[in-house]
Amino acid sequence: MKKENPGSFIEIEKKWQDRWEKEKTFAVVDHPKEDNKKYYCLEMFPYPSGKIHMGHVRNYTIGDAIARFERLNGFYVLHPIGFDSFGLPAENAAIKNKTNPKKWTYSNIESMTIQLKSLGFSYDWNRKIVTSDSSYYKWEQLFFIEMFKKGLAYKKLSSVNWCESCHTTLANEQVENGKCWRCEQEITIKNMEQWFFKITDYAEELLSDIEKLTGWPEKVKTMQKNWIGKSYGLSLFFKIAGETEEDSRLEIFTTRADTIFGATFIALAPLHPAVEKILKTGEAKAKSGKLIQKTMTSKDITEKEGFFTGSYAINPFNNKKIPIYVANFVLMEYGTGAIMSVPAHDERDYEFAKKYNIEITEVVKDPQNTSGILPFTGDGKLINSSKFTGLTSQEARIRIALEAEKLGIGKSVVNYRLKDWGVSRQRYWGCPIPIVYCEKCGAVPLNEKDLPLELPDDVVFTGEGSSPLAKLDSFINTKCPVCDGPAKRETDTMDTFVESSWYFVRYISPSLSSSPFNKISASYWLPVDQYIGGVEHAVMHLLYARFFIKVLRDMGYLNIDEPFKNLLTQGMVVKEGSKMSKSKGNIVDPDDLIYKYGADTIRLFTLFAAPPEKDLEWSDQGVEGSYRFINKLYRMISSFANNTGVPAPDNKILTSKNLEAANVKLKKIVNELNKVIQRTKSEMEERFHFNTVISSCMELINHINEYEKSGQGEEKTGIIDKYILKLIFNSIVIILYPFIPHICAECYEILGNTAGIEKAGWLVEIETGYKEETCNIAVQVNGKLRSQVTVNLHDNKEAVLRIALNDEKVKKYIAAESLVKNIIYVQNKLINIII
RNA sequence: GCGAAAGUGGCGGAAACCGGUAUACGCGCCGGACUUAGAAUCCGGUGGGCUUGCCCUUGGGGGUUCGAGUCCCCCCUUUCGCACCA
Repeated sequence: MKKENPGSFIEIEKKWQDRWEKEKTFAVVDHPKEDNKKYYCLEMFPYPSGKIHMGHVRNYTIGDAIARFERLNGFYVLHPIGFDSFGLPAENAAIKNKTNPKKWTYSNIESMTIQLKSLGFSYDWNRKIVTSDSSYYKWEQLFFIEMFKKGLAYKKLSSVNWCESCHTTLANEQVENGKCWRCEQEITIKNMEQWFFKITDYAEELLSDIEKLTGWPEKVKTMQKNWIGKSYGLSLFFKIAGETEEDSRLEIFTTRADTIFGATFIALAPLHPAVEKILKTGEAKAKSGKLIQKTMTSKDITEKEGFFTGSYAINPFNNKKIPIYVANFVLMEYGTGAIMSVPAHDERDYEFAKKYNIEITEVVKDPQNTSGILPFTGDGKLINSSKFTGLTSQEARIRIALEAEKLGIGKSVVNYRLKDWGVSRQRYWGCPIPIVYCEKCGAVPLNEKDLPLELPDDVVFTGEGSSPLAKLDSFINTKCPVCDGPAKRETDTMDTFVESSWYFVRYISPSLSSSPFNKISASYWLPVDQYIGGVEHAVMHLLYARFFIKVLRDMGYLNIDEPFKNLLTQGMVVKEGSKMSKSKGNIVDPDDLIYKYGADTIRLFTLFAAPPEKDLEWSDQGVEGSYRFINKLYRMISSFANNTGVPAPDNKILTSKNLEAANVKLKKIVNELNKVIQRTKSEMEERFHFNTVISSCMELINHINEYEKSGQGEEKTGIIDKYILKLIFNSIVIILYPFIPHICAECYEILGNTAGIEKAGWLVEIETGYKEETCNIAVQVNGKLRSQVTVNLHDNKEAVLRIALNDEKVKKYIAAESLVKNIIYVQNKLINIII
């Protein structure tokens, strides 16, 4: 399979890569003149796992195509790259191979940098950032301290998600279907002291600002809306029978206040703090212990389960005594961890009530449907509801809430599903949290002058017990920044999603040492104009980054509300229908392909085989096809350039007089080219369907080939024809440059251009003065396509009918003109003859 | 279960705008040229079916229309997201 000539393009690609690097073609300055139209093109930076994979190649090829295209269009383009280099794999590799995470990470960065460079991406490499450098995380520590001072970073004891295989806690966003997002280990619950970011303070803004994200896919916006999960409801207090103290009341949350008269039991989450107090029997206590155990060890509820506590609550609206149950389907982390259960009008309550033989009272009737099948969960008219009987559900919710507020037994509330972001990780390879614990002063932040708090190097990795930092006395023991007394450092490190929440701001001032970034430069470059990455970050990274930018804004660093104006989520790269993975053995290594075909071929195939938002089916033969095309392009242009002495394209030669004498076939191709130029602009700026642009260029090349093969390409051709052909080649090369930059730069040079293609500018259409006189129209008889005829563009209905009736194929179906009953004629398209 | 998106040749995938010639481009396949031979390259063909000039074809079935990928009704499948969020 290996090409005997290892990539005939390798030298060409190297030549251009070296030139771009030497001339700093893609470098931009931090703060350019204001009159430059800016464009910030950003791709999600990689974790330095060792080698880049096809997913990266796809992501970065898309970004590079956009960046290069926008440069051609005169934009001043910031296109940076870096490494999200804190994280678990480094530490796990260290444990396994007995090396140091730092060494592992930085050698990976080195090899991945070489790989990325060999693909010819137009990054401003001067801006490379590495998040595990203390020059980067120093600022993150500063932000943490400022957030701490504002109460946006706080520590509390709570039950948190624990991944036993990663040996650390996880944020809610990082738990998928009860499993760890990284390793798919089942999550258990632990009670631990943890640091949190108060993202809930921003819940409302994060939700309402989604409206501003007009350049985001609907899908991602919906996922974020659902994640934030705003709901309006009523918080209501139920007294416990026999208890008189105010604080022994149970607070429940419901969105269905209209069903209050149908509440036949109260259900508490197994971990609800009141459970212990109200358990009446030994049997109940035993059951409770078991259920808590189950809840702690798995988030996956397969069957509804619960038990009666022995206690009763009083429905404040009808003073009815109803039993209090503990039920596994009630979640402690949502609402108040306690609900009023209305089995007649809620599926979950119904299922539970049936299982435990609890009373079911119907209080809402469906006016459309009298079948009376329960549970009925829609809105309807109230029955059996005292003075609220007869109201619609909607009215009743308002009236009942007002009544509850009047009686002081409840209030209207807005509830969010979003919880505060747990950022503590019990691992070593992350950004140290800049807090010390002093016996006298409590939790105290470090002084800014003591930053960065460096991650120590002299650690031992055993993979056993707690984090290596927690065992390192030289790190732990320190002095209190306030009283200078003995103090101990926080040993948790930060979630690595904190680094990725603001890296794109640091790219703006990557080496500034006096502050995290220059504010004036940031206000010039931000927001990011186009962000490209995988959809798997729809709620994690993309929500955290939105939050972090709002926090930085409120702390006075930034003046934007949203970081990413436009978002493109690319699909996966799959092979034989499934995701590439080691276990499936269907991995394609970019290095092998670069060796065999060159970077341009991989780039071309990646963009050509599918539009970016869809999954891309990898095909080795498809890659061969792309390679063939690039060869063909190169061959045609080289041989054309070799036997012509035509000057480089210059519009002055294209006078209308000169054009008049030119070959018609060529003029047709130019007309076609004009259409492609037009279409390309909208495809590149709106839909990013690069595949269609590429196929248009293939068609153009095919047509040029036909033209040359038809014998008109050689000696007979006049100089003006050669000139036009040169112009067409030149244009095609510019259109394709964002996708396959090396070969296009080379061809552009071969065509006699002295300035680099990067500075070529976008194309203008060339008026040929040639218009088609005739067109093909379809002839239908009784709605069925029977033939095609050629007519003049301005022919009227009668003329077209005459031509059509004269057509041999049509004659077979229409014996005589007198049979024609009706004619439907669509100008320049179709004639339908009804007989 | 709920929500969203999507179903087009042997395959990856276009376009079809207000209903008006479906299947561009690439892959694969078939045939040919070059070659001692192969690879590469080039040229030609290629939606399916059969009775070879006719029928069928945009997931399936109905409907509206001179005409349906497109509009209406019903159904199926796949992918993704959320899954006890009260």
